[in-house]
Amino acid sequence: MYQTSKEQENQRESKRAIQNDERRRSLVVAAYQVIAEKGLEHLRTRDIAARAGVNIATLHYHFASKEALITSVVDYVLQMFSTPPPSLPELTHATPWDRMRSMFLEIEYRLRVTPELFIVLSEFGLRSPRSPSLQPALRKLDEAWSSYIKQVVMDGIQQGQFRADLDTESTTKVLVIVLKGATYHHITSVEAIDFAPLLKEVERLLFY
Amino acid sequence: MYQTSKEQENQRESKRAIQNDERRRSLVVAAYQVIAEKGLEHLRTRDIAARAGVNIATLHYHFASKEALITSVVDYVLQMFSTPPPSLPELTHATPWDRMRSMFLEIEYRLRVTPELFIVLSEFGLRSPRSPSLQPALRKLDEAWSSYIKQVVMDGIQQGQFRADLDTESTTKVLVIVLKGATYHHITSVEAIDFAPLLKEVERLLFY
Amino acid sequence: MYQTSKEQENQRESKRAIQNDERRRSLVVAAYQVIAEKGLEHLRTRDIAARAGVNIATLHYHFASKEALITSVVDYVLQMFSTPPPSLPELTHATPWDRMRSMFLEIEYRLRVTPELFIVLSEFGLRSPRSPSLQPALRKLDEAWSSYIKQVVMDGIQQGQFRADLDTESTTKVLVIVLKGATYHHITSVEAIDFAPLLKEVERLLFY
Amino acid sequence: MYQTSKEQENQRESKRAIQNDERRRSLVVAAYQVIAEKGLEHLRTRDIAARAGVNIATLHYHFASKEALITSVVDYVLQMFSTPPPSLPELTHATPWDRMRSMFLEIEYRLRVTPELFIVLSEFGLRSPRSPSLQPALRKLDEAWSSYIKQVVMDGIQQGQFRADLDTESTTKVLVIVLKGATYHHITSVEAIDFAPLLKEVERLLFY
DNA sequence: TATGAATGAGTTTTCATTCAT
DNA sequence: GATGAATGAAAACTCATTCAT
Repeated sequence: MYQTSKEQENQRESKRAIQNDERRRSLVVAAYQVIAEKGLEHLRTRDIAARAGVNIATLHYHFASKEALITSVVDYVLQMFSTPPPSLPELTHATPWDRMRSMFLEIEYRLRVTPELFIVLSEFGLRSPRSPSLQPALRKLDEAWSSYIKQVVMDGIQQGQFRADLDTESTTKVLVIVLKGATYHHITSVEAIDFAPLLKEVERLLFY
Repeated sequence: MYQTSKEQENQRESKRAIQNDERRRSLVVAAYQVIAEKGLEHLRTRDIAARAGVNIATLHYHFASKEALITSVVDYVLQMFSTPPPSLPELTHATPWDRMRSMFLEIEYRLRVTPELFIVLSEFGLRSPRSPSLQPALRKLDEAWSSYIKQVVMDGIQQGQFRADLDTESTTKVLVIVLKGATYHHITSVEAIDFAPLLKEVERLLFY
Repeated sequence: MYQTSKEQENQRESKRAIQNDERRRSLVVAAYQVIAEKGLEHLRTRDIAARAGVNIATLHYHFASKEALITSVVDYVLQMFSTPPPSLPELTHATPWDRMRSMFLEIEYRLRVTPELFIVLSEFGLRSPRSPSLQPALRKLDEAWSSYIKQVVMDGIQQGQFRADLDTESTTKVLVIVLKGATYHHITSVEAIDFAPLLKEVERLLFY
Repeated sequence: MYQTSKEQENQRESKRAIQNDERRRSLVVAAYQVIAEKGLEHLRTRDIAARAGVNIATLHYHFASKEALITSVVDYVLQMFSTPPPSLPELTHATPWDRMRSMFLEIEYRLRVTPELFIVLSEFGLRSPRSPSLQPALRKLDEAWSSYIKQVVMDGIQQGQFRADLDTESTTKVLVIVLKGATYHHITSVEAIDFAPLLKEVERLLFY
């Protein structure tokens, strides 16, 4: 029933560690929001700290530098992208086309619900050719999406749902490009993109 | 043979005006290059002036503020995009498909030769939702491309070269998205995009 | 005997608040001195910071802008003017003439001991017609002096010490003008003003 | 009838000299106006040149430096003060009191018509203790006024118009102070001074 | 004489980072 | 862990002055 003092200490420490993580997290989220609203161009540590409700010195207690914080924001964004949105069911048993369709609809859904995510990702994407640390991280994300799409395409061909003469590689690339284009267009234009006609053309691409 | 003093003065003034324009342009180009290399995030007036080979005060003699200079860079970029590249012949008498193909190839050519142009445009594109002055300018560029593509699509349908059941609007949108995606992908990835498979899919889209 | 951690914290905070005020004040005093020595014309934040023994950035930590600091100098000067000098006793029970005389002597004393105060006030006075925020502040000071003088004049008439046919308003105005003239003359001439003959004429004005 | 070429040249040169003087004058007046409107604190060569309708380089062609131009403004102001205003007749044959009265009224008139003159003079006055070149110039002006007033006072006493027991020196000083006070008060307050009650008190000072 | 262009030296202000508590 | 205060380095911008024409 009773805890030894060491156990108490451990508990206290782990509680601390959790609070520490929460604070770090809140700073990362604050930075993420500021980037989304003002761009990397106007990202200021003071703004981040203010939004997180802490002192600038506290920010620097948790992150060695602004750049280190940005790196954590990159991680945060990548993690967001690998987390499936709660609104969509897992579709492992669905047909390839259903899975493809779902992927597009998921992106449409996310673009509508969390456009900042794509804005921040684009900021990083544009920065990546100049940033040695950013490039591999974003490349990995790209490859994850590519390989998922490629798998679906291959499944579709194998299962006879898609055209037999599809070139897996080039089809995958086209689809990746369409997704990126739709995303970039969405966040840089005023009007939202309608994914329905887009999906229709993708359908034509894959079936006929 | 002889010039009156007034004529001489006019000549001197016009010479000055030309040199003035040259200097302004050299500053705009310098700014353009710095943006392409380091991003808007790291754009510094000092770097611009140094690259143009002038004093910072000279920069401010020609441009009231950094922001005013950036505005001129936007104009410069838009102008670049509306100027056809010297490498490609005018194709007014070509078939719709030839024109469409040429457009894609032209963009591929430009991406290879002047990737900075697309990088800088993307920087502005990402900035545009936050910049009231940038938005309409970029929107105009978008519409120019859209309407060109739409025209080609319509011509192709009318002349019986493209599928009769094509929906002009959605086809145009898809093509715009593909172009944007290809561009964005090209400048954010290390490896260049191969436009050949892309064109093949576009061909399929338009013909079958 | 022992303090709770909260009490300690409060103590620490109030100590900090005091030090903060001291720093702010030292900057205000430094600015005040630079204005007195070089004029608003040559007031430089660098000089102020150097004189206060801090970094320029520290100046901007405490004051949002140079103008904000100047505003605090105005407050400082006005406060100086409303604080009676330690050299003179309160004279509430003295006769009106004694009070009037004391006021003149007090000003003479201050002109001799702290001429900068009048120099800085004159700088602000000259600036006030161009400064919407300065005007009401200085006007208030003016009115404070005017009403004090007026009160003494009225008391003197009522108590039968001064001439019965004195016009309160115009007498007050003349006295204000004499004070201002003496002050302005004092700080812009090399030689000090002798207040004795001035007082004699004031005496004549009030008595005969 | 005909001029020799040398005469023509002389004429041309003298015409040039006149135009030269006019330009210098217009620059001085422009500077004078800017000082009156914005204060020495905000005097900028560009503003002066713009107001005079010339290029900055032209300003520096005519004046070696900003300081040299300011010196000329000082001369201009002093000259203005020694020029009697056209509205008032010479009063050499008037009684001392008439002359004294006229002097006050003249200043009142000028304060109303050309307040800038007094504003600029005050700017210089405040600057003079810090400026070795300004001090003697303004001191001379001061002495001119003093000696004029003293003369009138002496005449008044001698001619039996003023009180016989007046102390020439101290009376003069008081009058100078009253004049300066009235002037300074006038230009730093919003409301104009009424000279009538002032004159009444001066009258009392001199007569009874 | 006059001017457009250019500039060195400064001006205020900003910013990420550090320090003492 | 957290914070108020402080700061070095740099940022954009200004200004009197000069230069070439």
